[in-house]
Amino acid sequence: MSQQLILRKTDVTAVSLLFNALSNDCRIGILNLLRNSPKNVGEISEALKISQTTASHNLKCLAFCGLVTSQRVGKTIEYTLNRETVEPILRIADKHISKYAINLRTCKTLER
Amino acid sequence: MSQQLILRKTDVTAVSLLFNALSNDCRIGILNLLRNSPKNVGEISEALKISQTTASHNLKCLAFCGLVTSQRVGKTIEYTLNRETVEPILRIADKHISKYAINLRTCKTLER
DNA sequence: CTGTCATATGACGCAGTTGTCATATAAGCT
DNA sequence: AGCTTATATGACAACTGCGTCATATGACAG
Repeated sequence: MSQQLILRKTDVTAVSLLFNALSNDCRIGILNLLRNSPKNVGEISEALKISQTTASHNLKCLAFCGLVTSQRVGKTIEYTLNRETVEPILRIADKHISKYAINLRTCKTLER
Repeated sequence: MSQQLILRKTDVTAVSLLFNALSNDCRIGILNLLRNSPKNVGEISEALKISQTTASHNLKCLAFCGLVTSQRVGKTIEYTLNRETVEPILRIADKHISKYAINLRTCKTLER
């Protein structure tokens, strides 16, 4: 039997919200960075050359969506990737882009 | 060896653009609808109760990102889902939401 | 080759998102 | 306690994305 999974209307919204969290350079950059190892806000903002505030805002968004988790470590707060979701989703995205949408690599906005 | 796949800077942008295409109720609705079978613009706009123009705009976006393909069938144009990418990505999203981000089901905007 | 049906395009205004600034909280140190 | 370091919060302006409107294209029938 071909397993059919159709989203309900509420889920459509939830799914689009989740992808909304992933639809930003800065946030993808953070997730990508955290693939190596957990990092605190200072390390993240330094590595990605973004302000502390920007990092914090976006981390809150990612945490709200369950894509990262946080825990205090002494003076700092460490953010850890939710690998279970992020790893496969980034892999699929990467594969898709190189196979079907190389044009995304050379444009800045979505043509519509 | 743990296979390490870190995105380059250009890819970060491409990935976020791809997810941008997925970060909209209407477009997720279309993709979800097309899981059943290919459909033309009229059928899509009717099924989702959206205007023909809105459907067309969003389909163009989805096609640009390689998430759907189109082909003329007589007078109409039929849109087909790129199952290879969309199916797994929607499954992961659905699983993630029910496991880690049920709050997304009850909110309209991303808290940050 | 003209009319009609199906879809696409482009401009536009509103609404949502983003980064920045100024400021607040919170933990550790002395 | 007060100071310092680390992070979070909230307001705001700029930018972007979205649906809608009016219009254009394109294919088929007669």
